Amino acid sequence: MKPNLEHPWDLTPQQARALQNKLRKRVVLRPASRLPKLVAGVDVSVSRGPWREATSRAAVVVFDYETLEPLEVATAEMPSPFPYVPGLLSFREVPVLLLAFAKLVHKPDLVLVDGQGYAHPRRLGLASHLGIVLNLATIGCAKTRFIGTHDEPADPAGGYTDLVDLSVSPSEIIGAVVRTRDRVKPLYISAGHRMDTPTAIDHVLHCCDGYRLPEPTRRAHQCAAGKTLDELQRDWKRQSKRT
DNA sequence: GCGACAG
DNA sequence: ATCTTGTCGC
Repeated sequence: MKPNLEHPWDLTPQQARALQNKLRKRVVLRPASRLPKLVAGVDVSVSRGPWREATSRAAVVVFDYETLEPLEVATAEMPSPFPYVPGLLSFREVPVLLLAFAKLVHKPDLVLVDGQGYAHPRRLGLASHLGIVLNLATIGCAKTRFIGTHDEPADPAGGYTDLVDLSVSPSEIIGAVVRTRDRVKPLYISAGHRMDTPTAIDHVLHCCDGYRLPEPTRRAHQCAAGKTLDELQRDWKRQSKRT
């Protein structure tokens, strides 16, 4: 892929928030009418230490949407461009993700992102920001709550409750809390770009294969830690046989 | 002013 | 995110 690398990244937190307020107008909350052919998972890991001395590593893994067979892995590294500031995660993670996407041969129709999408103070979490920059459909798939309140979703896997922002009037449903596995902590799902919450829930559940995290996200995490495409494909064949 | 706070 | 071993429950 060849994403637009022209985007201001060297910003103060105040400037970053202002940019989010501009970009939020571009988010499309309507999903594609047809099912995706290729789904990707992305993940970023950052080495410890002062952020100016840290290195960011990104991994993008592309799968066949139906079979979840892994087809391609792309990784990239760069100096960490931004510290971790709650609400500004995308300025820390999007730059290195763009480097990884630039190496990608396949073009996914859907991207699962580890972080919030619409469920963000300015409605522009990492998943939404990445979707805008790449012009791809994205879903925010976070392991913990950022904003919003909710009831506990019921077992079994597939159950969900609304994630509601009570700080605005009237209050607004900003995403869903989804049980992706029995008796295991739920996931916080929200629309990224070219997406809505119901469709996001369907896609996430489709991609879950017995683990809390959907397969694309799990695998991207492993690849950010060094796992290769060959190893992913061996795993897939092993399990593809058992099922 | 105080508490909360994706990764 | 990262630092880190064993351990409890399905």
